Amino acid sequence: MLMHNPPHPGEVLKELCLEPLGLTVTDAAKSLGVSRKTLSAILNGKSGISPEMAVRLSIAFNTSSESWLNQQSQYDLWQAEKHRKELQVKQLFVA
Amino acid sequence: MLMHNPPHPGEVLKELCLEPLGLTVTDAAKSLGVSRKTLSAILNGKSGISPEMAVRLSIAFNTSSESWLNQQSQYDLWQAEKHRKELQVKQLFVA
DNA sequence: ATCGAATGTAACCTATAACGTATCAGGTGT
DNA sequence: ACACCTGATACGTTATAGGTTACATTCGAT
Repeated sequence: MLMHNPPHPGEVLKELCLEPLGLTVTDAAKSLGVSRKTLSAILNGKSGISPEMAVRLSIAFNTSSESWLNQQSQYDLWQAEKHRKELQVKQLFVA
Repeated sequence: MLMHNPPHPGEVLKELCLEPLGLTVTDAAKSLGVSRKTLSAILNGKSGISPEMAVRLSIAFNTSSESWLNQQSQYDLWQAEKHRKELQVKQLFVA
């Protein structure tokens, strides 16, 4: 089931990973092996979590890469579903 | 759990949707509202399923857009996980 | 054997997105 | 005052989804 208005994964990352550990963006970016800008953009909802970034997060925070990328998918899909009615698609199969 | 070597979503689309309905690529593309090239690229594993395409598929084949995009995520993640060991990431949290 | 349909794909274009370095302004803490 | 962190730029590169157009192949029907 599609979650209702899922949060941007960047928020989750900030609240559940960085803040509890008292990590600065600069230090977290260094540990993740990405630029400060890249991490900052994610934390502030300017860019999404790429597959590679999901793997980086899974290493740094001892989580599953799947959970990160799934969160991103849910978010992206929620945005795309907003325009469902505008898409010119003909139904090919009816149950 | 991450699936082992997940198939490209294009294969699934071809085998589970186009072939059972006897649809040509040309006709399916028209119904989906995309160019023949775009659909062909997906079916042959040359491009992935975008969030918007997932919504189109959900309309045309009466499925959930989530299932399509999740398949794509699983596939992308499987590719990204192949390079896990090459990523320069420091562990920040240990259970 | 020839015609038309279907397919894959190449070339060329656009738009978007992730990522990098470098820089600057504003805030915070020592 | 000074150092540090942050957010926001501007400037690149690279990759990818999508479009149109055009071409070569294959395959079925005439």
